[in-house]
Formats: sequence, structure tokens, C-alpha cells
Amino acid sequence: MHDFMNITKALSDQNRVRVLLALKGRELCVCQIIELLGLAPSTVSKHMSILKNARLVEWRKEGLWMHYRLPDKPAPEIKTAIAWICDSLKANIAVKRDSAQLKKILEMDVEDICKRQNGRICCKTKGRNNHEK
Amino acid sequence: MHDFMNITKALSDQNRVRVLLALKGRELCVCQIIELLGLAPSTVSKHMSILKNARLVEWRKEGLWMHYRLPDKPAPEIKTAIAWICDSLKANIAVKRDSAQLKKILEMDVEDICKRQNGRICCKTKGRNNHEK
DNA sequence: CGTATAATTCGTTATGTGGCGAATTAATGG
DNA sequence: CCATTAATTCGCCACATAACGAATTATACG
Repeated sequence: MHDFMNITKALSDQNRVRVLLALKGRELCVCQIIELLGLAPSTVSKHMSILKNARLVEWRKEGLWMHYRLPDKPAPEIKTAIAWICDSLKANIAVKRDSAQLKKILEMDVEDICKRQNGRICCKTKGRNNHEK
Repeated sequence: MHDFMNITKALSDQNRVRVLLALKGRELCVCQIIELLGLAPSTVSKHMSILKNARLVEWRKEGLWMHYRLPDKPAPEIKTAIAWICDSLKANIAVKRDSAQLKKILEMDVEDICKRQNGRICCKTKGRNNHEK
């Protein structure tokens, strides 16, 4: 029961569901997920660890980059869960917006995304300049 | 997206999942659910309202009793969700314990259950002892 | 080595959620 | 009407969770 509740709790957050949908059919680097969600890197990292813990995603480290993907050989309850999400939300307008944005993100150079995020452009911290020394 | 998240949030609590499993194939009165979960009536009522809100259960009022059941004609995402839960947890030991307890509850007279609960036997409140006799 | 950088972990804060008992509502039966 | 009773709503508390920035870790490269 505990393992199953780990899955349902992981699915109870909208941003985590968005991540799973974005991972459908492709692998994504953390910085791409950050870009898509518009959240702080630390927040996204936490979300990914919850998805990992529920075994809803697998991961692969390549140099400095961490890539996440849907499980290659998911357990039945995982497979069903992912199919359920995709099917239930395939017509959703917000999900379509994410798809469109993801398309743009995939066209960008990953290094550029990281650079932009490093310059604090990632989140909604619009005008703020940086730390005075 | 909001409607779907209502479903996933409803499923993210273990007690609500237990209720859905208990409702498989039968209708239950609130007092029977209270008896099964061993929670305060107000808590169970809140859980049921969350399940109602997510359209994971339907209800029927009969006199003083409120009966809950799984939807007769569930929307696809509801149907899939319920099937997913049942399938994923059918072998679970805690779920089997619930099944066994539910069998006993169904053999009892509903009025007796209410009477017992009225006498504060249901939860772990101050006076008398609870169902774990 | 040290620096740069992608990601994670840590510490904090605000909000959400599950739990209870008390009060209230709704229905039945004097 | 009033009393009884099943269920819900309300008010409150404890704890979980999502968010952030700062600090840390891990890896690549001078």
C-alpha cells in the first residue's frame, strides 16, 4: 500500500503531472524541465526526486546534465498510471500549451537554456538584479 | 486539468483509497465506512465530500442514512482510475485485512453499528475503548 | 590543483491537509 | 412541535508539502 500511495501522492501535484506528460516519448534534461515549469531549480529537483521515489521516472547522468525519462520497463501499476494521465489529459488546453512550449524548448540549445537560467532569467523574478557583494 | 487534479488529489490519501476499494461491488452507509476506517464521523464525512467532488463516488440518501457507491456510469478517467486502484492493490495485505473486516461489518445490523458509534465506541476517544477489542 | 557550472540538498516560510470535538442540519417518530 | 439520531459543517490544531534562496555536491575543463 505504501508503494502505491507513493505513486498517488506523486501524481497529486499538477507540476509533477506536467513533467510526466512532457516526458512522453522523449528524455529531458533538468534545465529543460525548469524552463517548461518556470520554477526554481531546487523546486524542480525536489519534484523529480518524488517522481523517482515513486518509480514514475528513470534517470541518466551525463556529465553535468541529468536526463529524466519515463521508465523503459514500467511495472504494471506505473504503466497504467502514465497511460491514464496521458489519456485523461490529451485534450486539455493547458497541456497543449505545455506541448507547444516544449516544442520551442526542444529547438533551443540546451547550453543556452542553462546560461539563461544562470542569469536568473528562468523564473518570474523579473527585474531583480543580483546580489551586492 | 483542474478536474483531473481533483481526482489525483482525492486518490492521494490512503483512507480514501481504502473507501473506494470497500465500495467495489456494493453500496455502503457512512456508519459502515466509519466502522471500517476507525475515524471520527466528521473526518469520514470530509473524505467522502472529497471523493464526491472528484466524482469518484455517487450517493443516495435514504432517511437518515447516506449511502455511497462507485459511479454507475463513470467517465473514462474515473473508470480507469478505479480499475487501476483495484488492480494495483488486489494482492495487498492491508487491503485484504480491510476486506475481511468489511465482511464482518456487512454481517452486522447497520442500526447496531450506529448505536455503538453513538456510544463513542467508534474512535479512540476518552471514555470507552474502540473496536480493536 | 582551482574555477565554472548543473543539479541537489538544506533551511525557512507560507499554505494545504487530515484529524478531532462541538455545533448544526436533516430526517424520523413521538 | 420536540426529541432523537445520522451525517455534515465549523473551528481549531498538528503536521505535511511546495516554494524559494543559499549552500553544497559532483563533474568538466583550464
